[in-house]
Amino acid sequence: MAKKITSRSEDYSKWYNDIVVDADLAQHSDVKGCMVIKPYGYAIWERMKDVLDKKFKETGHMNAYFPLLIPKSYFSKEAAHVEGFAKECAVVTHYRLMNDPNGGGVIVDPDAKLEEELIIRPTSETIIWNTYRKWIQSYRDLPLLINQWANVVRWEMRTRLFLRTTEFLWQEGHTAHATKTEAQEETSRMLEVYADFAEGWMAMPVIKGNKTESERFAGALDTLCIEARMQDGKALQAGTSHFLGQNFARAFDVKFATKEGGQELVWATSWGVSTRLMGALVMTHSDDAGLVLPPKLAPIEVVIVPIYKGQDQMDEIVSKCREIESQLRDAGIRVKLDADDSKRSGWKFAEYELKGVPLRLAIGPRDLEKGSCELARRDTRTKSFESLENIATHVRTLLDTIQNDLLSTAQTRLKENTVTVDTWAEFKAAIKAEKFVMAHWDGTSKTEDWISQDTKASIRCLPFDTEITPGICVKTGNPSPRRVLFAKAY
RNA sequence: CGGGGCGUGGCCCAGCCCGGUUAAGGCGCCUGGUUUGGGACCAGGAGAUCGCAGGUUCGAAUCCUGCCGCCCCGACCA
Repeated sequence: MAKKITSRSEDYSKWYNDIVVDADLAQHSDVKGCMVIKPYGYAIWERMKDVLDKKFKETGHMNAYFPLLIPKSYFSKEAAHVEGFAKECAVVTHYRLMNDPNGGGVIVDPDAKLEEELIIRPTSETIIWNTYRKWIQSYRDLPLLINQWANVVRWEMRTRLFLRTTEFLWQEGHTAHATKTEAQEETSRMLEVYADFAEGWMAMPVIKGNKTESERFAGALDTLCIEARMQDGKALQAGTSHFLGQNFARAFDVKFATKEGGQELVWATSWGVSTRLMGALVMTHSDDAGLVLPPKLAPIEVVIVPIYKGQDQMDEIVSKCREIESQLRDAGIRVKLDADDSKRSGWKFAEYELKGVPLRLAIGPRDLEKGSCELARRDTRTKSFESLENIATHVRTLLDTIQNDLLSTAQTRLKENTVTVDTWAEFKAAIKAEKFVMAHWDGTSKTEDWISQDTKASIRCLPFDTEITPGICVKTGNPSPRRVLFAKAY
């Protein structure tokens, strides 16, 4: 029977869950707030990782790995940082279990209490900076450009598959520099890497900008972000890059000898993206028939489905399909031939649509006769017939077209749903209509809070790529140096 | 932490109010056959300590008490 996905208009949130589960990306685990990323979902994450990892290497970074467990005392060293994370840390207090003497199974051994409790990392700044102190002696050791792929745990009250889970996978870059300027440049450089990735691979347009003070990372002097707009109109922070100043260097006493022989504190950055990008990907392109994946990240770019009656025809058509499969594979296309005889073609069509495979190539007896095939695009759900001559070239071109079309569709949607307003009434109406809203703001946290309590919308960022002209605050009427981006957010 | 929902073969779930054969159905799985251009059909088959622990009763999936777990909606956050 058909797997029926809830439509977006009926219940957006259910639609999202249906896609994640039915497209085989992930499922809830038995542990509250934690998910199992299934092979198909993980394959997409691996694509993301591969591309990003390459970009990190190209910008001079190397990977390393730091411990999952962090001594509790490290957290107290940077005041703002503790403040930000204390509320959501899982704590390890014991190191041994024992059989319950009363027969109740296994219990924590009360004699195995840790002298110093350990925190499961919610992020690794503290342990990394504690390590960097030992690594950095001289200006010759700088810049230190390290990235780590890891899991982290943040004890959130409410979770959603990929968007916010108790444990998630991510990458965290941590760099140390001799000068403020260099560190700031690094912060911007990595934000550009993220923006490139979002647009170039995920086909997801993003707005780059600075966070306001209240939305800043705990311990940062400046947080840059990319914000994307989901189909329900909510903003999703897809990546962040932080300029940490000398806060962590000071907290962990990381100094270097300058050329002139002095001792100075190093300048720091950190930046990260997480499996949350999976959620962003789903909510950017997918439709009521299921997942839609951009070719560049799709584990399978093309699925070949043979159509036949009887064993003889099957043999003939499947062997033709194998030929095409190897042609496509030789052209560097990720292709899967599904010759499973126990599933009918109609079942396969539906299945691969649900799973977001960008292109389906079907060959039946009529095609074989004509030397053609049927190509069906997942994004537009349109079909065309192509000659089997130069099929790899056709397919390559079509995949590129799909990739570009997904981006431009998303760009158009973003543009059409971003509005500029000048009055409070317009502002409220626009937010209610789930728009991205460019409006003047007087720059105070007080007004920011006030607006967000009133409308549920927050300042997503102070966008870079926009004209900076003064005006008056949409809420208070006080002078405003520039417009900022408001939206409801995930 | 508040409000709601749910827990029954691998999955979706009926049954519970009003206790009483062998716990129903669909999907999936296995065997055989017919099929195959948009989620096929027929026949046969396997698979369940009804979330856990007590209690009431001749008898509990069903009633009572306690516990556990998950999901959804809100307050906090990537």
